[in-house]
Amino acid sequence: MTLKQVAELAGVSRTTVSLVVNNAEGSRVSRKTRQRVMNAIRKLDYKPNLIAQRLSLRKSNAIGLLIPFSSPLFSNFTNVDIIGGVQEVANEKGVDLVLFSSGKNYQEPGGAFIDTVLKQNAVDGIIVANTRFSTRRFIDNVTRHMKDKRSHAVLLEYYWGNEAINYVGADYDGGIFQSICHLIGLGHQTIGLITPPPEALITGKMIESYKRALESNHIGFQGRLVVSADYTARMAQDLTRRLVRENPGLTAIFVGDYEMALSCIKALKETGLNVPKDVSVISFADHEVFPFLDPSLTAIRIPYYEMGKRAAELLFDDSGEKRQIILPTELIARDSTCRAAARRT
Amino acid sequence: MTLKQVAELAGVSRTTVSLVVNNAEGSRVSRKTRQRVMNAIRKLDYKPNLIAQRLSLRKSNAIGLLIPFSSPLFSNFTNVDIIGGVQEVANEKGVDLVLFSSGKNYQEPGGAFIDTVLKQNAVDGIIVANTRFSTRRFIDNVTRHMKDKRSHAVLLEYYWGNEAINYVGADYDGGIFQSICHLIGLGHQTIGLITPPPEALITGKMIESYKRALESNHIGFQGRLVVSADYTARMAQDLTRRLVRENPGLTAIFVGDYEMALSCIKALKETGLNVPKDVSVISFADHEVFPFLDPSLTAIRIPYYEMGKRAAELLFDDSGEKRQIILPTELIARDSTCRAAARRT
DNA sequence: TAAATCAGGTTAACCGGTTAACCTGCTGTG
DNA sequence: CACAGCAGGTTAACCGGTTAACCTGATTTA
Repeated sequence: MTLKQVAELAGVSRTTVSLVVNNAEGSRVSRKTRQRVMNAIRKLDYKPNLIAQRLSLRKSNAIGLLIPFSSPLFSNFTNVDIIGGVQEVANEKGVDLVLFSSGKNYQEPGGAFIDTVLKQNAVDGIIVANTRFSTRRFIDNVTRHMKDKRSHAVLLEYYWGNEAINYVGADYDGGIFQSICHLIGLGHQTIGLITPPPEALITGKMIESYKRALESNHIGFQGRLVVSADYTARMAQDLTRRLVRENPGLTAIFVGDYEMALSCIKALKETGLNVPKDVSVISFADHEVFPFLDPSLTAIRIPYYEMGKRAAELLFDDSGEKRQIILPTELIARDSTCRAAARRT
Repeated sequence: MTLKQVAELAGVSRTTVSLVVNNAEGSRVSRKTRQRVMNAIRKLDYKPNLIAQRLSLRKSNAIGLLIPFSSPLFSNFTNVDIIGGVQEVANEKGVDLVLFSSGKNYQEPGGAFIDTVLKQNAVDGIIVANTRFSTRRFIDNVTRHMKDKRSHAVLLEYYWGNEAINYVGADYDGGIFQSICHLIGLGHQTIGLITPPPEALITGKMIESYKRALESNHIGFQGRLVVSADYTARMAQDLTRRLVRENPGLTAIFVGDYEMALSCIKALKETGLNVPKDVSVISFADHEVFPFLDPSLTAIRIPYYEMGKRAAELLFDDSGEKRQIILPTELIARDSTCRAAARRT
C-alpha cells in the first residue's frame, strides 16, 4: 500500500503515481495512464502516508492547541468552546488539531515547550490558550519566543503587554467595568471582589478595572473588599463568608471565575442570605446553564468559540504581520443582581 | 538544525549523533564523543524532527479522538471530560492527541474515515466517542473496520451489539432502570420519557430500560408517554407541554439529554407547574452545576472522564485481545424529584 | 527538412531520521 | 604469534513520499 506498489501494479514510475494522486494542475499525465493508475489505487485501496508526505513537504499540516492546565481545571467549560472554535477552522483548512496540555502546575510548560514543539515540526503553528490564568513568568517566557517574525504562535486571550505578537483577546476590562457600574447603578456602594489567585495574570487587571469603575463613580476603594481564591470551592466559600462577615455594608460581589461564583452563591445561601435581595452576584464568564440557575446568574458573556476561531485563523495568516484582536464582551443581566437594599444580617 | 549539521559540527557521523540522541542502552559511544556531540546539540539547539522520526520508525506516536459531532453539539460538556481523560493518558504515554470531528451530520464520517486515518498513519489508534448519539448505520460501518485483529480502535460508549470489538461504556441501562424505579418508589405512576431522536442508537435502548422498569413494578406501558426530540430547546419545550397536556395523570418526566432536561424544566415552569411538586424531573447525564440549579437537578452520574482514560488505555493494550469495559453509573437524587402528588392543572 | 516545441513520461536527489552490517584498531588469550 | 573478541565508530540502505531535471518520440514551425 505504498506508492511503489501502486507504481508496480500500474506499470509506471512512482513519479507518475504521485502526480495522479495529487491531481497536479499542469496534469502531465495522459488519460490512459491516469486511468491505469487510478485502477491500481482503487485495487490496492491505496492512501498516501501522511507522515511521508509531511516530511517531504516540510509541513506538518497540523496546528497545536496548548491548554496549560491540569486535569481538574481542564474541564473548565470555556475550553470546550475554544477547542470547538479552533477545530472548526482546522477542519475547514484540512489540517489536524493536536491538543497539548501541561501537567499539574499551569506555570509550565512555557516558551520552551512552544519552541520545542515548533522546532520538532510536530505542528506548523500553535495556540496557547487560557493565558488569563497563567503567571507573568509563563507569559514572558512564551512571548519571548513569539516575537520572532517567523513564529507561528498565537496567544489565546488577552496579552497585557505591548510586544508585537499575535493574540486574540476579549474586552475583559470593559466587561468588568460595565459590571461594576451596573451594580453601582443599582445602588450598590459596597461591592466585594473575589479574584483568581494573585499570581494569575488576570487578577491584577481585574482589580484595576474594578478600581477604575469605582473611581468613575466617586466611590472609595477599600482593600478589604478584595480577596483572592485558588479556584477551589472551599476557598471561595470561606472567602465569601469572610467578606460578608467583615463588611456589614456589603451588598454585592463580583466573582472572577464561574465555578467560584457558584460556590459564592452557595455560601451566601448557607449563611442565610438571599441572592439577590441581600447580596447581588455577578460571574465573570457566562455559561449556557446560567439562565437555569437559582437565581439565574448575571454574567459577562465572553465569546470563547469565536475567539478560538479567530486565533486559528490568525495562525493561517502568512502575511508575517503580527495582529492583535480584541472581541467585545457583554454583560448579561439576570436575576442574581437587583437593586440594593440594606442587608438584614 | 538537523542530524547532519550536528554531525558535521561534532565531526562524527549521523549515526553517532542518532545514538547519542536516543541514548541507546548498549551505549556504543565513548564518553568523549558523547560529550562532543552533546555540546554540538546544545550549541545548535537541535531537536529531532518528529516527522522524520515517525516515518523512520513507522509509528506516528499519536492517537486520535473522533467526536462525530458538529459544532453546536460539540460543546456538549461531556466531551470536555472525555477529552480530558484521553489527554491524561496520552500525556502519560508521551504521544500526541489529535482531535477529529465530523461535519454537520453526525452520521458521517464512519468506518471509512477511521480506515483512512489509520491507513494514512495519521495516528496509531483512534477512539470514536459519543457513539450513543450515532445511528446504527454509522456504528455498523465503524465496527466493520474494528473487527480486524490489528485494528487499533476503541468505541467510546456502549456498543449494543455482540461483535468482539474494543469498547468502553457505562451502565446506561442500569442507570435508567434505577431512575425510573426511583420515581416509582416515590409514588409516581405516570412517567413521561423524552428521548433523543429515534435514529440515535441510545433511543431504543432507553425505551427498553424504561419499559423494563415499569414491568418490574407492574405498571402498564403507554406509548403516548414516550416522545423523541432532536436536542433543540424549542422541540424539548414543545414536547414537554404536549406531554403534560395530553397526560393529566403525569407527575414525572425522565429526559434523555441534559440540555433538553433544562428546557423541559423551563417549559414546565412556564406552564405554571412546579418542579418537583407537580412534576418531578430526572436528567440522563449529570453536570457539575446541577446542584446549583433551581431546583437542583436529579441526574444519572456517568463517569466520562474515567471512560476517556480507560478508552485511551485500551488503545495502548497490545495484547491483541478485544476488551469490553462497562463502568457503573449512579443516580444522584436532588431536589427535582419528590414524592408524587396529584397535579393541580 | 532541420530545428524547435511539446506531451508524457522517467531518473535521481532529497526530506531527516533509524539501524543492520561492516570496518578498524586495540586488548587479551592459548 | 595468530587469532578471537570487543569497543567505538562508519557506511549505506531504508521509511514513503515530492520534484527538479532530463529523456524520448511526435508534432509544429520556419
